[in-house]
Order: sequence, then C-alpha cells, then structure tokens
Amino acid sequence: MRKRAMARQTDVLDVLTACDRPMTAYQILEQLQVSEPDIAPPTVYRTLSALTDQGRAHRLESIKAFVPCRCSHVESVPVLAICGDCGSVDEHDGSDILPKLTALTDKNAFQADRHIVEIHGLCSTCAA
Amino acid sequence: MRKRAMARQTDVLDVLTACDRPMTAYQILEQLQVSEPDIAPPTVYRTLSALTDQGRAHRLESIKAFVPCRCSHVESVPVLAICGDCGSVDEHDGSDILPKLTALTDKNAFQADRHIVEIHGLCSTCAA
DNA sequence: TTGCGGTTTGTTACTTTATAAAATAAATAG
DNA sequence: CTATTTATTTTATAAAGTAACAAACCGCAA
Repeated sequence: MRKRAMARQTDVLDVLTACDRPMTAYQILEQLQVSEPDIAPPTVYRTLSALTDQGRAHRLESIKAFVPCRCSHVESVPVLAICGDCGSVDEHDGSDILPKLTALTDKNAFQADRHIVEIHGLCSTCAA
Repeated sequence: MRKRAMARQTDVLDVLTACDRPMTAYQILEQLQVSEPDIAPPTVYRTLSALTDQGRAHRLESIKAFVPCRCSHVESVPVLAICGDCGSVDEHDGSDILPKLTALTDKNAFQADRHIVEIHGLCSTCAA
C-alpha cells in the first residue's frame, strides 16, 4: 500500500534524472502525482531531504530546486554551476577548494560541516 | 524618486545593521512598519535587491535571510559562515578561491558572474 | 495469534516567502 | 503647468515549506 521510503527515493531520483534541468519540489510532486494522485508536499520534502542527506541529490539553495547527484557522492564540496539562461546545471567536485575555505573559517575557530558553492552565469551554449 | 529609493535603502540597511543576526525579509518589514505602518512586502524585496545588487547587503540563500555587508564591498566572492546554533554569521573575503573556481568552470567554458559560498557549522562560542 | 511500543509514512491545515499586475505618485521635458 | 514617462506602492495571490496529528507498519513477546 504505502511505498517504503527506499522505493519513494528511487521514484524521486528517477523523476529528477529523467529531467535535464533542476526541478522544484512542486514540479517533482506534480510528476509523482501522475501515478499516485494522493501524494502531498511533506512526502516529497521528506524524501528529498533523505536524498540530499545521502548525497544522492543536491539542493540548489539559490534557486530552490533540486538535481540528482551526477558525481561520485563521496565528494564533500559539490560545486554547482547554474546557467541563468537555459537553467542547466553542471556539477563539479570542489574538494580542492576545501583547504582555502578552512583557512578562512579557522581564523574565527568556526567548525564547518556543510559547504554550499553555487555559481551563476552562462553555460557554453548560451554564452556563444 | 531616486531620493526616496536611497532613503529606503538607508532605512533597511540601518535595520539590518542594528541586528547582530541575519534577518528575513519579513522581519525587516516588521521593523520598518514600526515607523511606517503601510509598507508592504514588495517594497522590502525591491529595496533588498537593490542593496544586494550593489553589494551593500548579502542574501543568505540557504537560510533565506539577509545581512549587511561587513567587508569592503568590492570583493567578488563573499564567504558567509553561518552558525547553526546561535545563527550568527561571519563574513570573509573569498577572492583567493576564485582561481580554483574558475579552473573548474573553465572545463565547461562556463562564464561565471556571481559566486555563492555559504558554510554551515558552529561558531567558536557554540562549538565550545 | 494477539497486543504492545517504537518508528515510519500520510494527511490536514497552515505559515512563511516571494512576486505579478494593477493603481498611484513623482520627476521631468516641453 | 500638464502630458508623458518612469518609479513606487498596493492588492491580491502564487509558491515554498512545515508543524502537528493520524494512520499504518514492524518486530517482538506472551
């Protein structure tokens, strides 16, 4: 009857992966409702936070949208480059920035646990 | 009307500066309404976007809140360290990570125009 | 099996955040 | 001044996110 959490996560990830653009929580909801009309926002948000906690998806804080993780999800600093024109997103591994970031926060003895790096601009296609 | 806009920007910046924590748009609105009860959300949002465009304030994308810029606002990459416990925010100049970020985006010929770097964690006081 | 207790999932209803578009006021050129 | 342009405010609502309670699930012991 009710789908187990794992199954939901797979469903949500499938929806995200099927789309080549970031999707908002409500766009995902709309897709899920095609096959299961009774799903409500909290189900989507809960599933998305499980996925982002696991690193299987990322939340683009600056545009309130989500993408599936396309890198190996062991990386600690995802760098997401968002095209302001077509909306496409490239994901990079920013691990090598970590030392510099740590140097900055160490000045104030700040203990970091999550890094958010997002870059707005134009992708190669749209800039051309 | 430019005068009026300038005055509003000063008012909003004063409100932000008077508070040692990031404030949401609606918290700012509430403060402004103490002296001018008729102010509505669009006024605040418009003023805030002017301020952030000028670099006189920053928007913390990951927590939907705003802080006044406490660095020189010529810097191109503000790094904002947000304490998850007390909510305080430290601002750093991240110009020196720019080359590494550029190296990443250059791989895809991406043209960056705005960098967002936010770090969640615990400030020295709360970590102690 | 049956009933208990902790955990997970679903539902309702709401709060917070943000913006479109119409209405209005200010600035300025003629 | 007054007509035109432009910026600002108001209204009204859309979009995003969540609190809190209800129902279902699961493992376990009697």
